[in-house]
Amino acid sequence: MVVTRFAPSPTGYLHIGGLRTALFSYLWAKKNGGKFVLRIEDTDKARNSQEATNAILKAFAWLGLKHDGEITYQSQRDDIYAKYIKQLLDEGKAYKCYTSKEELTQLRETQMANKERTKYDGKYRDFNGTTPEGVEPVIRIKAPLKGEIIVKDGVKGDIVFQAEDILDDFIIARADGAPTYNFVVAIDDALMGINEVIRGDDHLSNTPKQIIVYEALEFELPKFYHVPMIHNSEGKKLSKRDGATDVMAYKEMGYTPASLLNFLVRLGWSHGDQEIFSMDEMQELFNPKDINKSASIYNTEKLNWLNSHYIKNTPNSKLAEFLTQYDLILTSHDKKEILLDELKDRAKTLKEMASLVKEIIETPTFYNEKAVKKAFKGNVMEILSAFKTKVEFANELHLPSDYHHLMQEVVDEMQISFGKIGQPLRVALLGKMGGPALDSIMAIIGKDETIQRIVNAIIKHK
RNA sequence: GGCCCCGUCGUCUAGCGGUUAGGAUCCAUGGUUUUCAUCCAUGUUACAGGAGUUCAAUUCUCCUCGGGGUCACCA
Repeated sequence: MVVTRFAPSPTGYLHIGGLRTALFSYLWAKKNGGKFVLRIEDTDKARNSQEATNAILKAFAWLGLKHDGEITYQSQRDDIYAKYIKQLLDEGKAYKCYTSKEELTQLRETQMANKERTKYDGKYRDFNGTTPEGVEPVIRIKAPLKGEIIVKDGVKGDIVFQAEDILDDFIIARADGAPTYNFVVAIDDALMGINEVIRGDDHLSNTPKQIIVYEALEFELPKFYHVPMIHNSEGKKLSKRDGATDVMAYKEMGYTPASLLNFLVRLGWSHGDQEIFSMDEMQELFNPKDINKSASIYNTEKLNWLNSHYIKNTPNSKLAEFLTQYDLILTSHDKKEILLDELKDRAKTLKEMASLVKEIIETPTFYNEKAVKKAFKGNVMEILSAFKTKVEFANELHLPSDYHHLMQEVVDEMQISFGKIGQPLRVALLGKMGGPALDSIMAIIGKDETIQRIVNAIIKHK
């Protein structure tokens, strides 16, 4: 069974890059009928892991991603790590090192001055003498001094590292006994049965170290997939400066979960020429072997296009539900179908849609100057009055076509073009140019409001 | 700087020795629409550079250049 994981360190919130690796891991597990588990890497106890975990869960919930089983917290597994540290010590695969931080820093500086590789000198690797007083030792693992470490990566292929280039006896437990990252990751992944590790490219250089731990503990290696980074428009690693990196900010900006997911799955992964993927299709078609080798640049144009695509294809009832996050309650509006139908083709985001809704249902308090200048000239007041009168005396006015007929009558009777009544009427109703069809707008706001807005406009611009 | 990864339109990408180098987005133009948007059609734009290998390289190899990642008692 395929078991994948998402293992964030609790730095606050879930961002777009993390979400994408989570999505990839999730999809691959689902595709194989496997499990997708969540592990919080909170060995740094200064941070509040629960808060960060909640933030991640909240984002997952919004997007419809679910992890399997219980959440694993590294902070609660100290005894497990201690056990393996002891084991390695007993087996002579790890040892206590009494070199202090200060000495280490000095060593590094000397090496840098001599333009050598900076690495631990292995002083205590096979040490028999008396150990210094007053120094709490760290635990180092015995790494191979030479030879090759090969990372068999499912995305990049085999990557060969020379042990002497990259490895020294790295620390697996700090002076206070707390285990370090590369050690606990390997143990947790192994113990949790994770056999397919999908993670960011930036972990590639950690992998040889983790392989050393796997081998020392005689654990079976998982399959690794290192996913290239997402860069900002400058080609640099995505950071907080690049706009809203908190996934939940995308909700506020008016993106639908389907849009964001679809956008992210196509960043670094593809399936031929297909652009639109439902969650079902993603689960069906996703395969990490089709992940791109190169980094991709994050760009909102495509996200916007996807978002407008999904808005167009979302049922009105669902749209109304989405819009409640902008304090728009449309459930009782009798013309909400017409309203939503008119707007779903012209909104790029839900937020934009919400403001378009308000522009229609709220009486305009402001008239765009240019629009007024353009539309209110000649005998327009006469035309508007004629139309207003027709509306007043009409009996049944419900559908857009009812209003359309009245407009048609005015056009016929006054021998004018449609534009002659359309433009001023539009400005009277909305206070500006552009927007949905006039007959629809009037149907939506109703007879009384239609009359009122025309009257308002006439009074103000007579 | 050492080590590692990467390099096809501006962007996301297809391509897996022989293609008019395809799609999407963006942009532009035209059409539809009483307006705007949608929609439809058309168009501009790419194999980083240089050596090889080969009858033939975007595709394989090497070098250069460019970009990125990583080098902690952080994760």
